Amino acid sequence: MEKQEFKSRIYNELSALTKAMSNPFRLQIIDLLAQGSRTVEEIAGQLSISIANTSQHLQVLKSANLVTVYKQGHYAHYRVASDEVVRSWHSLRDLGINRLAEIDRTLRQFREERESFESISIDELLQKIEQGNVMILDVRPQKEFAAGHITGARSIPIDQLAQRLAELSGEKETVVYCRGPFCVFADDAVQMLTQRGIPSRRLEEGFPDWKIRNLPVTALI
Amino acid sequence: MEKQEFKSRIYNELSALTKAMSNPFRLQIIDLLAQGSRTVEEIAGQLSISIANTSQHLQVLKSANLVTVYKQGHYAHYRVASDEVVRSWHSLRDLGINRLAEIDRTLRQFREERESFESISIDELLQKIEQGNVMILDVRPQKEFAAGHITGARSIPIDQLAQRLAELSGEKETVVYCRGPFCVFADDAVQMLTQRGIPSRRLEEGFPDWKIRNLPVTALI
DNA sequence: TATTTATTCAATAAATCTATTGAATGATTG
DNA sequence: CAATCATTCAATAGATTTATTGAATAAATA
Repeated sequence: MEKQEFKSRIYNELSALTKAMSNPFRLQIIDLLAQGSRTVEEIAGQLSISIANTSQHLQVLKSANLVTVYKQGHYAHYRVASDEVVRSWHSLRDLGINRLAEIDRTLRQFREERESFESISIDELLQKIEQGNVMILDVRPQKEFAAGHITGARSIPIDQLAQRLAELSGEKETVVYCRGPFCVFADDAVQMLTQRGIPSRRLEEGFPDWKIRNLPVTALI
Repeated sequence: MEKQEFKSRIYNELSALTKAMSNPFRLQIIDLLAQGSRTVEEIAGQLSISIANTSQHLQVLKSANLVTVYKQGHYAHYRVASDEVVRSWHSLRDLGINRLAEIDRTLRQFREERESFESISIDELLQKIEQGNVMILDVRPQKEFAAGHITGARSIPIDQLAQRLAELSGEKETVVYCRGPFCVFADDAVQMLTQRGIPSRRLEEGFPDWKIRNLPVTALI
């Protein structure tokens, strides 16, 4: 094999892989599947796009070996092909968060409107856990909490939070987390808690970040 | 800001960032700039494409904040905007190497043709260095060696290696490295050494991988 | 076996990406 | 100040990507 052909083959393949990721909906799909497997219907609902379109995007991801599928009953369940896919996605995501002014501006604006001014990183949370003075609140849907959550976290899905605020004393500082830095559940929760005088901050990252770092995780059977 | 708009903004930005990387030539440019800054002319020469086309690709990378430029005399010098860019590129690169059968096949075929069957990882090299029985050979051009190399490595640029084989005794095992897993200098060197009965293997990764891990590096003034 | 249901496929037009060409720019040099 | 030189810009045609639509498929259910 000629050197020229070797390089062109390699970089063409890598470009195809990158191209498969380089679409806003497909990035959202990867981010969603980092939580766990999902059916086509669930993904389409989450992204608010048509089933046919979702299916096509999934075919692209599958041809690039970024996701795999297994069928069960009527449904096709998609999942990420490996943790490495999530790692690459997080690497791009963090590059964007740290270096794109427009993303920083959007995040800031969105959170300031919700009075969620300050976030806390996983590393900072780990310190607080060691000190023992923190309450970790998982506001994702019950199913996702059951599939896996930060060990020691308490579950109050965001759509139940308003009615269940009394359960939260506010003795300890509350750290709220959800699916990731672009998941809005935690921001909504912080807004709600702040308005009731319960001091809280959102976790900058999400559950997949915690899990992929092999930090302690609990699943309900 | 509506949630819908928030997500669409964020993922559109991230998709644009990813799209800026998703072209074979632009990936080659990033890989090259991971070595250090280069002029437009040098990049074009390396990729064997026209200056105008190179310039256009560089504009794309620049708009995405992946590279920066500074002018000196007649020349525009481009460099990666931060180490994080290199990290993301490596993450994608390794995802491809580990999960795309076609890349694995191409790498294998190319190296087998050069009798470079086995490579050694940075982690394995570190162990060997500790044991003290390894000779590290840098076969990149002199300039790149001068700009920074693995501390303790010896420099014989690939185009001088044939004449200077006598300098290599073969007492210790030789590990050859160059720019990265797709750099062919090291494979050529291993082929040459193997044919002369000097046992050698190539380093799987390259100098940028070593440097980005903050392992010991030496530069010549 | 016929029907239902989730998903995939195929065709299409609009938008975007790409390499090429040759001219324009603008800083440095003589 | 004119000439030189590296780089960028602009225009363009061909290729690829995208969302939409409606039909096709194939497994499960009645």
